Amino acid sequence: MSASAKTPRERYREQVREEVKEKAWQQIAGSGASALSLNAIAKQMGMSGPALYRYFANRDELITELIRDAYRSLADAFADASTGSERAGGGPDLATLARALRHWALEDPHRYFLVYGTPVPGYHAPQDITAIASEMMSALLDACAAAGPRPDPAPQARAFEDHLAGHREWAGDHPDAPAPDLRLALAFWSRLHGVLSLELAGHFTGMGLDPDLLFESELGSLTAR
Amino acid sequence: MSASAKTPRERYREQVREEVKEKAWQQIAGSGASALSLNAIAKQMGMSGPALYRYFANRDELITELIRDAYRSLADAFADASTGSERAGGGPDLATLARALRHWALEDPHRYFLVYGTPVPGYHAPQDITAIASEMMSALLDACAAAGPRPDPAPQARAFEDHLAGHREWAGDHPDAPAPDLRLALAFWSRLHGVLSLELAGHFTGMGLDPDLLFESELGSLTAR
DNA sequence: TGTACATCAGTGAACGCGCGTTCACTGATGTAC
DNA sequence: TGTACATCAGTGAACGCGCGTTCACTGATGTAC
Repeated sequence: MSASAKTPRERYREQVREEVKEKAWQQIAGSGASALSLNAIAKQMGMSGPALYRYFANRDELITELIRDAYRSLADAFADASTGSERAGGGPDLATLARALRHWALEDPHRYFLVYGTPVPGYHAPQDITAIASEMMSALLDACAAAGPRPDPAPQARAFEDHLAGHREWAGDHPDAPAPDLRLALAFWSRLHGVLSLELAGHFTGMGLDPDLLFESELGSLTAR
Repeated sequence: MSASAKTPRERYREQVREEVKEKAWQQIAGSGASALSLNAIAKQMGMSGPALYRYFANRDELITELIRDAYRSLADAFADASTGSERAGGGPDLATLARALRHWALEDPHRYFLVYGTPVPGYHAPQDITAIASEMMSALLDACAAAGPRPDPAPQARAFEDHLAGHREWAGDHPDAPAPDLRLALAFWSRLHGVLSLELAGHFTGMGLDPDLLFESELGSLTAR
């Protein structure tokens, strides 16, 4: 038996932890992250409240775990889209990444908001979460490098690129990325999150327009034709 | 004495209501909207909890009022920027509106999130709030009409404009706005909210870049040079 | 101007609730010889 | 294979807390004659 094999008890622990998180997501879907209650989860699982303290040190640890999982799932979706769209010689496809982001967001809006919505007061992301974030940024920068021509940058965009040329620490494992790629990556994030956050928060409901087409339109604005 | 003159009692009521809202904002700034507590506000004002029920029917009514005030202040900021930037013959200036939006958001991030952040579960905006929203949209469409040339639209943008041509109910008092103006207005909202929401949620902290320049860059992307 | 009454702000006690968390304990599961 | 012990999941009672909200009441302010 290898040292890393799991005992039945370990397996059981993991199953219960997973079930707790599952119920937690259901609860978040129903009434938001701020209403998350350990006691309510326990009741839903047919257990007493204190039992959960065998699995999570406290409420905060559970929330941190949920955020970590959310980030992880987005990073995985990104990685899948990335490898799935890599053409011979070229990098991953920007549009494929964009649609993966949108799909991930629509799949579970509350999960989206847990990561990109109103910050939980007093909460600070642990280090490994920022590591996942830069993993995604890395895939995005690959796609930007492989992207086709772009619209001519406005003067303000040029100014921003000059600034980025000197502030590129965040590019992590792409220290030599050209400034236009850096700017494209940031425009990708901010334009797509702009559409998504307005859409998911319901600011387009009742307006009778198709957010899908707005998303594609904004995606199209990133690259020249 | 005219019928609409205020009695001292009415005046006093309004003062207290204002003070309640003031303390409410302070509390939101400290620990988020979900932690808003009538009892805590009362204590902070040196009153007992039940006293507040003279001024607000319940907690929900207070929150609704806060959201309404937030919308109102943004609409006012927009209107000011609009009239302040109207050139002879032309309409209001898009960049001025954009910077007014940014200024309003940075002035009080929690107020921004109350309006544009993660939706409060179970909350539905009353009619008069959507009226304020279309008031802002109207000013924005004026500015779009007056805006200079735009970048050539990508094919997806053209497709979206075709769609908008047939879905323009939301344009309210601008029923004849050209489709490119409609699209510009939506791109304005979504691009600028994209930068702002990421910035205010802290997703740029630690990256060492200047969000101001990103904002200007995105603003520049809306119009051609 | 003075008195009688109505209005209304604010209090304190109370209700019922759910929360996170600790603690001493029971009983089942796994481990060592 | 059987027994003795250690580990660990889960319980129920309890603590202290703060919440929204209702209610009967006091006391001050305004109104009508």
